[in-house]
Order: sequence, then structure tokens, then C-alpha cells
Amino acid sequence: MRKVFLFMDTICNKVDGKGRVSLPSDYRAIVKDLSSEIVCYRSLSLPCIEGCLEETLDKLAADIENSTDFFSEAQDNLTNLVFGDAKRFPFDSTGRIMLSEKLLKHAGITNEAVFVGKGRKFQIWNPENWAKEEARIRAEALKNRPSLKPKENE
Amino acid sequence: MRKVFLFMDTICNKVDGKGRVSLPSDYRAIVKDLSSEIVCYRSLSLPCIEGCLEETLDKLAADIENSTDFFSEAQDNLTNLVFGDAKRFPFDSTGRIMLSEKLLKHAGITNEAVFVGKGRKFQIWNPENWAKEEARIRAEALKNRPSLKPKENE
DNA sequence: ACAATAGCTATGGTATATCATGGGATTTTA
DNA sequence: TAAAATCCCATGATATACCATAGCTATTGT
Repeated sequence: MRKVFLFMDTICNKVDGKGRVSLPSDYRAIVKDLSSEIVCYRSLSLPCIEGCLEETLDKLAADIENSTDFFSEAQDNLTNLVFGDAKRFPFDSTGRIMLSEKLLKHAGITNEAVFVGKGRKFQIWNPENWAKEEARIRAEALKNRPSLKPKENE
Repeated sequence: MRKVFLFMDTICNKVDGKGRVSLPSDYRAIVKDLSSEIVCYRSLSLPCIEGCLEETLDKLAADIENSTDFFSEAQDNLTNLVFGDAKRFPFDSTGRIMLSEKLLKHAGITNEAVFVGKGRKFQIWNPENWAKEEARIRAEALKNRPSLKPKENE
């Protein structure tokens, strides 16, 4: 049986002078049975950081391994990019991680970081950029709404 | 094996100054075998809060995972909207949850909250808004009634 | 059939634990 | 040995857990 774990909610935390950020406690709770670290990498398409459990990347690797179709080759390349970029970030007893310059710069994060749950993954944004992105997504979703609610009448 | 559970009935409870509300005991009974928390998020289309079991959202996460690839943009937008907004709300031994400002504001809830069962999900409304919405739905249903019943059972 | 009672629910109030955050001390690395 | 990273403790704010009460429902007994 698979344990249910989902990264959820949107939380804004401070980044202090040393580059430290508190990982939201809900996020830690998900991880803490397995380990005390998460994996982060630069998003391929957006100016934000992506994070997940090492387990999730492991599953991605396994999927690529077992897939033989043509499209997997393209995905294989993307996967390489992710694995080349990804790094473990352990958090201390107070629940903080220290993000690297590279990641912070990619996301344009300085004083504050917004954690956005995405289910199996999460993202870390600069607050202003996230506000814009959220508005964009909501507008987009409103246009295509019917496709968003396949389970409504289950 | 799948356990039968349905959120049903319509119940109005008080919301105190801190934003605490008693989750209807019937709802709690459904959850308590699995955990002691529910998940709530803003409805995408209506001025109300939606609630369900984490399990239900987990199924959605799994569906998204299986129907789109890891790097899909569609997946990005959808997961951001749903999981970025959702949050776990644990209830204590007296059965209360504490709703966030964001949710209460979206639904226009101040003193009282109406819980409306919807099967696998439920909604939480401002009483006046719910009265209007219910009237609207009833009228709508009446218009379409003939198509709701199979002819042979007339 | 009616009254007493026991159990549960909703709700108000309060104490406790937890979280995010700041700062200092210690260790590591370049 | 200077700079950076890690660890540890302190603190204020906030959420959580717990206790108490009042009202309702169903049950029991006479």
C-alpha cells in the first residue's frame, strides 16, 4: 500500500542574510519518515526552483529506463538536464535549508521565497513573479475549465 | 476493497472569532477511519470552499501523473492551481477545524458556515449565498427534468 | 406515555506546543 | 586564517490540544 503524500498550499517564508529558508512544516512532515532532505533543481521552463523527494526522481529514472518508445528519447534529454542540475538539500533541526546561489538567481529570489505545492512536487518562487504566474494560470484555467473537472460527477 | 463513504446532508454551524468551525459529525465519521483531517480549497468556479479527503486529491495526482509526462506544461498549470490552493485541515478531539482567512474571504463567510454534502466532496458556503445557489440549482434541475429520467420507468 | 438519564454535539475559553525567525557559537573548507 | 557553512539556543507569534458547559436526542425505566 502506498502512503499518501502531497505537497500542498502556498507559503511565503523569509530568506535571511545567510540564504537560509524554513521549509514549510507540512513539507517536512512528508519527508521526515524517509529522510531529512529534499531535492531541488532549476525549472526547465519557468523562472522558479522545483523540489521533490529523491524517490520521485528515482521513479522518473525508472520510467525512462523501462520506456522504449520514440518520445522517451526527448524526455531522456530533459531528464539528463534535471539530474545534472538537481542537488540534495538537507534541513537542520529547525527545518531550514540553504539554497544555492545558482538556484536563487534563477528564480530571482532575494528576501522572500514562496513555496507552492504541486502534489508530488513543489515550486519555489520570487513573490512578485509568483503573483503574476498565478494570475496567468487562473486566467488560462478559466478558459479551459471543463477539462479541469473530469471527476466532478463520479 | 473500497469502503463506501458519501458526504451528505446540509448543516449550518457557527464560526467563532478565531475562524473555528465544527465539522459535522457525520463528516468526521467518514474520515476518522483513515485520518483526522480533511483537505479544503477555493472552488474554481463558485464563491465557496470545497472539501474532500486527501485520498481523493491523491487519486487526482496519480491520474495526472499517468496521463501526462513529467515535464508537461498542462500538468504544471493544473497542479499549481489545485495543489497550490489546497491545504490540510486537521480537526481536534472536539471536531473543529480552523479555516484560513483566504478561504473564508473567498466564500464570504463570517459568523456561520453551511456544509453541503456532494458525495465524494462537500462544499462550505455563506448561508445567504447558499440559499441563492440552491434556488438556482433547483430551478435549473426543473427545466432539465425530463431528460433526467429514463422513459421506460415513467 | 411520560419523565429521568445518559451520551453526544456544538461551542466558548484557556493552556500548551509548534513554527518561523534572529543571533551567536562552533566547525569546516578554501 | 578568513570566509562560509552548520549547529544550537532564544523568542514572539500562532496554531493546536485540552477542559468545561449547554443543549439536543435517544434510551431506559416505571
